[in-house]
Amino acid sequence: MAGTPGSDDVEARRPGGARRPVLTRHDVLVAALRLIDADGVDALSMRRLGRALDRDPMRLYRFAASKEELLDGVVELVLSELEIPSRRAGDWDDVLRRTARRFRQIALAHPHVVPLLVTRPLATPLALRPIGTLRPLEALLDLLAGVGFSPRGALHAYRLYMGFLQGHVLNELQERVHDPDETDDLLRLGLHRLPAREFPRLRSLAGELVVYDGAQELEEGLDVVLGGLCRQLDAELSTTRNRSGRNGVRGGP
Amino acid sequence: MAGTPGSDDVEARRPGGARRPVLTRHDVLVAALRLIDADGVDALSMRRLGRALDRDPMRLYRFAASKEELLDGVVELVLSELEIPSRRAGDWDDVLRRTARRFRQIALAHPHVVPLLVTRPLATPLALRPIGTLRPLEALLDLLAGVGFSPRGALHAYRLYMGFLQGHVLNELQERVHDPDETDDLLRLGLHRLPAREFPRLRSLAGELVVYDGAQELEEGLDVVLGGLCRQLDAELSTTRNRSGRNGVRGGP
DNA sequence: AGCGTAGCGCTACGTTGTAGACCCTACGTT
DNA sequence: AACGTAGGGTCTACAACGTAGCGCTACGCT
Repeated sequence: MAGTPGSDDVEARRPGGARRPVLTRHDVLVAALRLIDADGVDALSMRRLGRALDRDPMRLYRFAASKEELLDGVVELVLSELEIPSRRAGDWDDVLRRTARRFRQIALAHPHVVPLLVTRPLATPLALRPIGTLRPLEALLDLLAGVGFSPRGALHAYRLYMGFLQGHVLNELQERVHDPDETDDLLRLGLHRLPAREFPRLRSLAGELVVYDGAQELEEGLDVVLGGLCRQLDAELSTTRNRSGRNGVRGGP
Repeated sequence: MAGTPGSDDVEARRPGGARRPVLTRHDVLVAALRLIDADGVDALSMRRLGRALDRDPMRLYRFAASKEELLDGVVELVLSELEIPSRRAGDWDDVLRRTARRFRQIALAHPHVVPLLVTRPLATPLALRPIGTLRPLEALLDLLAGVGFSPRGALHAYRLYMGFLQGHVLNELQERVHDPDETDDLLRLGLHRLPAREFPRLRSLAGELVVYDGAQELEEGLDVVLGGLCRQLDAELSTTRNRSGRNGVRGGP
């Protein structure tokens, strides 16, 4: 995008005559992501980021108008890892399944980014969001519309699907405690701290909580959500069945 | 809770002889919530909160060990508004439905708290969370177990349900732009800024996006989720049908 | 009466995001 | 060749932040 027109050099002059690689927005975002991955969102400050890149912190404002926009950029960077396979690769519900798994993996790979992932869209209205964050939305809408969902139905389906995905990831990251050795005891002790009168069920679930299997729970949730979407599609298709059959290749669980 | 033992006065002395009402943790949390509701999470600072209460900011650390704990307290306060009706009041899926509506209303009433609502649990492991935030969890687990879910099934059902709710609320708040007059044009313009090549579907959905109806979408999502849970319960009950029928009163959509 | 102590408010420190001034370099014009 | 100017990179400075540390004060107990 901003190609700093007029300077074709790949290196920049320094006072001492030394040269250093020229910085790009991508470099900045990658460094920011690294900081967040390492120590959490709060650990990211313009100054620290500048130090990590060995640049003046003020320099960074060339690549992001504000810290907020920089955070949006990090979200965009992470979301760019989520590519939606084409429908060629399988049935539509299968595509959604694999996309969901991919999304989960990304979230687990960058747990500290998840708060940003779910929170930034609240601060940035859809129309002003970085393009990269809209690409999965478009791809999924296209997928859904392609198999016969009406525009409205596709949008609703997307919302249900993506909302479920966000909810699942939030749930799973909550369970994940950092020190797996102490988890068991700490959890039990923590739960037993609760008044037995008020929290009998929760206390009795300590054993269940420590054997959480996120991957399987995702699948179970997908069963429910995709099953529901499948039924909604059927309903849509049957109400408008006077129109000739679309190009949709259907079939579900 | 902390009743400041030893001082029965409801007023505190001031250097000038003036008296002022004694502060409670609840007062502090309410004031914090007010600040957040008015201007967002970032607008809450210990200093501003102190000013709002006309106290020394350091005083506040009597009621919360740190700002983080104060935020957890705000979440607890907001979540305390969510009471789960007893099953007497209807069938279990009906209870979940009404609880979901209530949750949505609370989120809409405190939109700026939602980031905290979904984010704080990531920072605070379950065992260390404020008791108030665990109460809905216990109540729902009790409800689910009461109608025949196994412990594991109840936990999974809770996660799916609550994850969906969080996802829905996040979705809905994203659509909600602050100035409803400009929403339409701004959104259209914003969408038309996107390259027509890459975003045909999204661009064509502008009209659909402006007529978002959160309440109805919640119901549709609930249809899917509760339907799925209902089926899961059936499956659970039929695999363990050798045991005599529990006290569960069943029946679904 | 004297002492211990627990709370209350203040000050101060290190850090934050970012506006604005500064300077230095490179180029267009005379 | 000399100069004006503009533009980008650097630095300083500011207001605000969370909170550790510390004296003071005023009370309860012996």
